[in-house]
Amino acid sequence: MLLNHIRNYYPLSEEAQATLYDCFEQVILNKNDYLLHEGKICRHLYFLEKGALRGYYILDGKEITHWFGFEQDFVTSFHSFITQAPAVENIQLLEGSILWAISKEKLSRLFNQYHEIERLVRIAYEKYYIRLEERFVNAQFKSATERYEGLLQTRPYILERIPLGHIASYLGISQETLSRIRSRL
Amino acid sequence: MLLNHIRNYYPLSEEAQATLYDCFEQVILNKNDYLLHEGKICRHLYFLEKGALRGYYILDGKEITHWFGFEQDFVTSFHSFITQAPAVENIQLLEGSILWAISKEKLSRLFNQYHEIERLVRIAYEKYYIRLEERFVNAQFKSATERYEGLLQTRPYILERIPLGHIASYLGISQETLSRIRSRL
DNA sequence: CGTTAGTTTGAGAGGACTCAAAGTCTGTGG
DNA sequence: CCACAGACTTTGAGTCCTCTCAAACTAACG
Repeated sequence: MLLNHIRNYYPLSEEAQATLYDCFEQVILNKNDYLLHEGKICRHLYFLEKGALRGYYILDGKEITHWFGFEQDFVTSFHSFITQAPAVENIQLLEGSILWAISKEKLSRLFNQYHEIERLVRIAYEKYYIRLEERFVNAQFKSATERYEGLLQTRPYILERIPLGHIASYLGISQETLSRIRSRL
Repeated sequence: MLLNHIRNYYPLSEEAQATLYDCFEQVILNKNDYLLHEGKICRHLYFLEKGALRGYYILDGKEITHWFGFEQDFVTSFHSFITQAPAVENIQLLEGSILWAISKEKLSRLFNQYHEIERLVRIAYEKYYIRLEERFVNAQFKSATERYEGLLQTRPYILERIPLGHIASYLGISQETLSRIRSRL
């Protein structure tokens, strides 16, 4: 599952794959559990095998969902994981999920041991960077309706799995507006 | 200059530094020249030693500036450079500038030769990723006035060097609105 | 079957947009 | 050294999108 997915980024040697695999630990969590609370330092990177979760933070007393994670995603609080500063966001399970966790220390050790693993991660970063760039452009330069239509096209399954309120804040729209957009289409 | 800046990310061995340095070529361009035209494939990564430039694309017949580059920035059309697909953006000089260019092929060769250089780039990606994430949050969840105030605080020098119209579209605001925001403050 | 989470509908307010026009600045040529 | 063209910025008027607050539905679950 994990190793399979990793091949999409960069093919590793058998040895590196085996060592990498050994560094991950399975984590099973229930709906509404938390992977991370704001204020805590995020020390792990997770691979989401099955399930769904979201990252959100509190702004003016309201929960703002700013990303979702689904099957085959790598998830973490990037800012906190990279800088080892306290997280500003919470990561909450939206469904019962199976995850695989690796600590930052173990990952660093893998980088030292295997150039190819660092390459894999470098390439993964490139892809994640491009994704984020697209989302940024959407946020800044498209209307609420366009953003919703974009989501419909690229990840329609989100709409079936996630409550409207979360989707609205993910798109940067109020729940009421999103409801009206939907009724218009 | 370049080598000096690179130390902020990750310290390289003397040998790696020398080899890296040899791979860069100086490029000097004038105001209003283009580093990249949309539709072309971006084959180089640039380090901006002195000057200023912007990335913009055309939307509904209007120029949308979506980033600026200044001294000490690495610049390229990331999407095009990473995927080697035609660029959707133009990169235009806003001032006469001194740049250092490295081709994608040379960079790949450096990655193979020196694990430490790939590490450097991996770390650079992390920093750029975090920066972009912040900008995304600003775009999605802050008002025009808040975005302008944020820019005032973090990079006030932009305001002196860049025409208002470019700044407005960078912030995702119309020029007229930005002008009104300024007069209110 | 009642309670709670989630969604829709309504009304009014406000921010930001567009189009249009008037200023302001700056550099170049006479 | 001045005048003017072109680039840039501000101001005005009217419109529309999205927001907020409130209330009514609807669905799901124990």
